[in-house]
Amino acid sequence: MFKPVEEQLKLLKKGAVEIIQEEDLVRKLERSRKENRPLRVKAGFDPTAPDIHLGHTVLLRKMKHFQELGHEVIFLIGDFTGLIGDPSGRSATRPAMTREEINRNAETYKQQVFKILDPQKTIIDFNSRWLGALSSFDIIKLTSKYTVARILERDDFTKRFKAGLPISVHELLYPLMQAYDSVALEADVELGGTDQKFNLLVGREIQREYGQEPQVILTMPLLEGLDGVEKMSKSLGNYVGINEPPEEIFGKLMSIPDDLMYRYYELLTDVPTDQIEDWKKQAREGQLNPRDLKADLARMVVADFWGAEEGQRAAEEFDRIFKHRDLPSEMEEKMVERGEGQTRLVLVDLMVNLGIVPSRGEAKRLIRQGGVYVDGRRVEDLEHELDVTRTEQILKIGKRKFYRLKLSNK
RNA sequence: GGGCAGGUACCAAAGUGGCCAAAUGGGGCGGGCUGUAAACCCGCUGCGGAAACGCUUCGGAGGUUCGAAUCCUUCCCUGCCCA
Repeated sequence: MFKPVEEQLKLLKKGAVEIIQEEDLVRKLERSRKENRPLRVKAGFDPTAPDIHLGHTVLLRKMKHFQELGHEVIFLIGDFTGLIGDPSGRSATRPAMTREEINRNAETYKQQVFKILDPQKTIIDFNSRWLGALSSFDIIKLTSKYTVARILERDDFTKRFKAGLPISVHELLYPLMQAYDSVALEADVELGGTDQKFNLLVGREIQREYGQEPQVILTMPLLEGLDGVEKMSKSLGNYVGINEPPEEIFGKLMSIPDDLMYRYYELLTDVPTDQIEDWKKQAREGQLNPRDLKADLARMVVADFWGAEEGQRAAEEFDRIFKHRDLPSEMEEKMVERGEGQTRLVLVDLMVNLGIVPSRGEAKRLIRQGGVYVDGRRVEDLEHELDVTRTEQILKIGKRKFYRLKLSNK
């Protein structure tokens, strides 16, 4: 029923930064196979980010790997811990969330993660289920299992402590709470980003304290954003949201630096590492065109969220617009109503009125720079007027923005 | 509670009476090139104006001055140090 351990391990290790301890994982896998019992794999999510982007999918994909191998994957929503606010990677105390916010976010989460995970095989749980049920006594018992000095070892706590910044007592409890999740779930494996390493390790210790076999921890890298430098995050604007339309996802991926695509291949697709290395080599030697490699990547990613057909369509659309400089198959339509007796339609005014540009200055700037086209012809004149006898004209701004202008008389 | 340092355009950051619509970098946008919304090169990046120029902007509100991002008063906010 379960695949050979070797084979499982290969898939599980793909893209992973660290496995602590790999021997433990091997042992657990062997036992699971012998007893025909799936491993319980846990990954926790903060209910703060209602919008999932490709960065999150690195972890989700790893969860999927476990699912594909027949293991039991628990998608744990940290609703209780969300009330505390995880200080990981933060230099300041994070504001706690309200119950309603958390519930709303949890719902959004569910809708999105099933684009990757198998809904039939995924167990969704909320840690308020057990954390909310702990008595003060239970909490004291839990906190007695770990020392202040050890908690303070955590990098961000250390920094804040040294800098004299405030650390609230409840923040110190966060790693313990998360660790207790593993106890409650009897997790065999816990997945997380590299920034979660400390919390995951505490899980091992606490499980031991509660007489359980410690979980194996597997950390995944934090995906670089489109700029290839900062980690992908919504606030930095260098992200690709999984709910974005196919063409948008495709285009954004085509805009990543060529070097970054191999990393994306590694973390966002199931292409085997050897294959990726091979392509990389071929591209370097000029046998493969990096552009095509990148387009394949983009198509695969779109296919993950929208299906293979959409992936193909997005690719063709991209070629149409940027390779062949053709019009996209679909364009945003803008209705232009000509008032009674109005004989002139000045383009600059029109662009502002339609909300295409924020100001006349911007519109003129675009024209001056040669970035405005009407029906494929570059507009040279700042006072350019639309031909009022034609009911439909195509307005192109820059390389990417197209509008179908529908003229009508009032 | 006391002391100190700050708050400038999307972000970072210079500017400390006129030469400031405000250097520089990043970001964004446009063009060129290209197999790419890669890389690279050039340009633009408050509003109005064809332009000359005018108007609004440097935490808020007042004031001094012919003239204020720059000086004064006051208020708000942020950070650090001491208690």
